[in-house]
Amino acid sequence: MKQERAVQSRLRILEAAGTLFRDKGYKATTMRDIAEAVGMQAGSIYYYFASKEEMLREVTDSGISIIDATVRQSVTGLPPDTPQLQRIRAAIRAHLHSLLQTGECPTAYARIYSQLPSSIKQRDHPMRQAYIGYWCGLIEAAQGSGEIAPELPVHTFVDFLLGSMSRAVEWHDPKAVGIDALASWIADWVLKGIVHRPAGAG
Amino acid sequence: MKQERAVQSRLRILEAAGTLFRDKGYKATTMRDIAEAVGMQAGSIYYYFASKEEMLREVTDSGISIIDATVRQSVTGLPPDTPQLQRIRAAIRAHLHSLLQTGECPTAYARIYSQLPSSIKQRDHPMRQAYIGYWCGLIEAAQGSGEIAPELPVHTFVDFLLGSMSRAVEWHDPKAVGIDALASWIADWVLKGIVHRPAGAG
DNA sequence: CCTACCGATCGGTAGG
DNA sequence: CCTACCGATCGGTAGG
Repeated sequence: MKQERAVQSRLRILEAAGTLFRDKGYKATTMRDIAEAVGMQAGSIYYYFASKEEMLREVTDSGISIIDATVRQSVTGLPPDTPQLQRIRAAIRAHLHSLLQTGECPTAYARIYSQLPSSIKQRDHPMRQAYIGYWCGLIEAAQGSGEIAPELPVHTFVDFLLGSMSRAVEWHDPKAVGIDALASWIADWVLKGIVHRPAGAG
Repeated sequence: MKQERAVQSRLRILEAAGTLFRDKGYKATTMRDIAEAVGMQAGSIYYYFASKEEMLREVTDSGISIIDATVRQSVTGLPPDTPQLQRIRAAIRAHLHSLLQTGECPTAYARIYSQLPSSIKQRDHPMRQAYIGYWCGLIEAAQGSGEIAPELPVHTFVDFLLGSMSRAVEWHDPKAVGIDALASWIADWVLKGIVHRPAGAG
C-alpha cells in the first residue's frame, strides 16, 4: 500500500543523507544534494522530514544505537565462562564491524560527532555515556578477575580505545587488512603491547 | 612601520580562522565569523587573503608543519645512546603536546582533515606521508634493535597510534589528566599492554 | 511528491 | 581597511 512506499522513500532519503553527511559533513551537505541522490526535488524532502536537523538527529541516533547494540549482542552471545579478555576482544571486533561494515550511520556518527549542533549533542549524551559506561564495565570486570592491571585508569583508557577505533574509519583499507584481522591486531596491541618478548608471555 | 602592522593583522586573522575552523568546521565558518572575531568587516579580510580556501590552506600547512617539527626535534634532541623505546616515548609525548598545547592549527588539522577539499588534501599529502614515514622509521629502528616484535605490521600500527592520539583532542580534559601523564599512559598501553603481569615484566 | 518561490546568508568584488 | 553591493545558493514554504 501507499504507506509502505512512503516508509521506503523515507529510508532511502535517510540513507542518502547519512552517506553525504559521512562524506562531506553536515553543513557542507545541502538538501539539494540529498534530493538529487534519491532523484527528487529539494522541496519534496520536507514531505518526509520537518528539517535538515531532524535528518541529522535520526542519522546520529541510528549510528550510536547500532554500535551499542552490535557490541552488547556480541558480548552477550558469548558462553558464560568466557574469560574477560575474550569478552573485550569480542567487543573490539564488534565495534570495528559496526563502524566499518554495517552501513553509513555508524561511520557518519564517528566522523561528524565533534561538529554536531549542541542541541543534538545534548540529546545524544545519555546514549553515548551509557555506551562508554558499558566499556568501562568490561574493563573493570577484567580487573576484578585479575586479568587486567588494577592500576589502569579505566575511563581514560576507554576514551583512548574507543577514539582509536573511531579514527580507523579514516585510514582502514579493507583491501589491505580485513576487519577481523585488524580487530585482532588492535586487541593484541592494547592488551599485550608491542614490545618484543622472546619468552612469549601474555 | 606599516608592513609590520599588516603582518600582525594577517596573523591575527589566521589565528581566528584556525580557532573557528577547529571549533565549527570549515564550511560552517563564514568570512563574517572570522571578521567579527578580529573586529573587522567581512570584505576587509580580502585585503590579506585571496580566498577562504587560502586561509584553510595556511591553517592546515601550519598544523602539520608544527606537529612534524615538534616530534622530530624532540627525538633529535635525545642523547645518541637513547634506547629506541625511549625515542618512541618522546615522540608520543611531543605529538600530544603539539596537538593539545601548541595552538589552534595542529588541533584544527587533526579535527577537520577528513573533510578538507580534495585540492588541499592532495597538496597536503606529501607532508603527511613524510610524517607517517618518520614514525614508521622509529618503529622499524626499534624492531632492528630487538625492542619491538619483528612481526608487527608497522604501517597499520602507525595509522592506529597516530589516529588514537588525534582523537585525544576530542576527549582529553587537561583538568583531569596532564599531557605528560597521558603521554606516559598511552606509551605504556601500546608498548607494554594492559594485561596484568604480577611478575612485572615489560 | 512537483512547481515556484521566499528571505536570509554566503563568498567575493568595486571603489575608495 | 570600510561601504556598499553582486550573483549564487541556502533551508524552508505555499499550493497543488
